[in-house]
Amino acid sequence: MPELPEVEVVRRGLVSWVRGRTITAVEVLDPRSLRRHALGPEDFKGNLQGTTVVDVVRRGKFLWMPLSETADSVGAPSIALMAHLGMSGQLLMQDGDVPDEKHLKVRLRLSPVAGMPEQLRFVDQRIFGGLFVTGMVPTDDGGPGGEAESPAALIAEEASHIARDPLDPAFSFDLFYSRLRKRKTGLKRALLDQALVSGIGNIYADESLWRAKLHYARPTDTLRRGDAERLITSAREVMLDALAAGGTSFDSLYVNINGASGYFDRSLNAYGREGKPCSRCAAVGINSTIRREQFMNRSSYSCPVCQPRPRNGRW
DNA sequence: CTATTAACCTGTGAGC
DNA sequence: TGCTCACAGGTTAATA
Repeated sequence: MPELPEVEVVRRGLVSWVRGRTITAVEVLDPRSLRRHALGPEDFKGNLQGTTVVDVVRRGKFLWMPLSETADSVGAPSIALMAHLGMSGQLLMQDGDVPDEKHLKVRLRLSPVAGMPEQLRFVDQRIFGGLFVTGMVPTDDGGPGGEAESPAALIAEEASHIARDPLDPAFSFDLFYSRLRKRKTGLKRALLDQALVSGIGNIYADESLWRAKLHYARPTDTLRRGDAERLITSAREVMLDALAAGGTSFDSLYVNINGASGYFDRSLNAYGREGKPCSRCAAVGINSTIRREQFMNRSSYSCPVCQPRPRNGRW
């Protein structure tokens, strides 16, 4: 499932192939992938055709390409092509003679460059992801952050409602902690709320909580500052580790732009490990197995020994 | 205002 | 073999 590290893998892969190239043609094979483009496929095509990709930028799980109306990129982009991978979305660079993927939804043809694939394809099985055009708006705190910050101080409007992610150099722990303490909810719910901290999905939420030795139902208004610091540090570490491994994937649904899978799933400590020993407990001679529980209509994995539930409501 | 839930989707695999 | 059903889960609109 694409969370921050997987989207960042895609961003890094994409940027050298598309930056500076002009979108010469747009083909929409399934309009459901444009659900979030309110004005429909024809408007979508009209917006993109003839524009030039200036950069590839990310915040949390949102990825966008600021577009210039002119090939020489004069002036700040006013629109961007937004991509969200949802559950199963893929952005693939493909040569024109590669047969269409079974779930190919949108094809962009790019101005020819020697040695580079002609097409950028959006492939999506479950159609939770999608493409759409959005405006670029000023931010009050210096742009989307990350290493692909261009142009500074502008952010895609459709990504402006989510908080900065823990890998963003401008991520503010103090802001996160003060907002967390005001919530009246469980810790995992808060971690998955993109408006509080972005980029974290079900897999990295469980992994972060495991690393920080925290229970998913811990009330957010009881969390001590040190606990919250440990949690954010854990999230940062697990996502950086995943990034270094090329991302997490359990099947062919999540792939990089070349169609290859990452291998971080071998490094998971909690997620998907029901019935298997907790590695941290095992290291100190304790016999404990990872449990799976239904929580928020999805599976939550944790260690009952090192991430204990409260016994009498006291944490 | 905040918190929670339903709905959107399709392929896969378990169980009968 | 073929059917049904649970499951995977990010985001947002709707509801409490």
